[in-house]
Amino acid sequence: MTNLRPHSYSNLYRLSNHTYPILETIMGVKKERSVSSKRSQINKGAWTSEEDTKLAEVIAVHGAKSWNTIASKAGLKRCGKSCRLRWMNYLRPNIKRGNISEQEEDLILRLHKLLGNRWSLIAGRLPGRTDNEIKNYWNSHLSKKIKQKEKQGCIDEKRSVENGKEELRQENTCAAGGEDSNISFDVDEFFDFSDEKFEWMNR
DNA sequence: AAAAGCTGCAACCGCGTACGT
DNA sequence: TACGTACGCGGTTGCAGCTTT
Repeated sequence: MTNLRPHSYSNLYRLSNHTYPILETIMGVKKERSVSSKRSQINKGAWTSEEDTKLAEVIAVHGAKSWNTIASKAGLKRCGKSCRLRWMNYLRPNIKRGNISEQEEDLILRLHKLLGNRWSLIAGRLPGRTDNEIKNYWNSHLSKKIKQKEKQGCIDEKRSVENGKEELRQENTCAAGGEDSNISFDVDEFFDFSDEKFEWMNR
């Protein structure tokens, strides 16, 4: 991806995994988009660097729990839910930023095959990655890849089928959404990380 | 040059569950 | 046990920037 979007800082993350909050402050690229709700006086939209700082400070003192308390202690016009999300997906230490590696992608595919859309569980197996990040990555990259593969797979299978009945059966399988409702799955194969490409997992 | 469409990501929303009273 | 509140999760939306027409 070559986008350079100030509001998401994806490219800043790629410059450094650890310095993005500092960078955005120094560079002043963060766009202040939070809008104050007329009804509830609760801020919505993008977080400002000031809000991030306040939230991080309060969590450093009180810990990452009782989110409504944290929100009020930080003096943020945010709900606890929003604070939690911000912390979990952005401010939390040890968050790995940048591109998903091939190994990670492969692991996501395997885990998704096993667990389905259980993003938090999948994220739990990928140190430093958040469920939101994986979900987004799946929706924007992997789901398309899989659809393409399935499409290709259906075409290939069709070609190989001689019997008309069998052909019809195959079409029905593809037409049923293609999602893994009837996929046979070998758990042993899934957890077999002996392959050299998973050496990093064993480490 | 500009309008329309597309993409990727952060954030919001609604629901189910856990927990405390 | 019943109820209220907080939390966590997955689906969805909104928006900035890019690409295409």
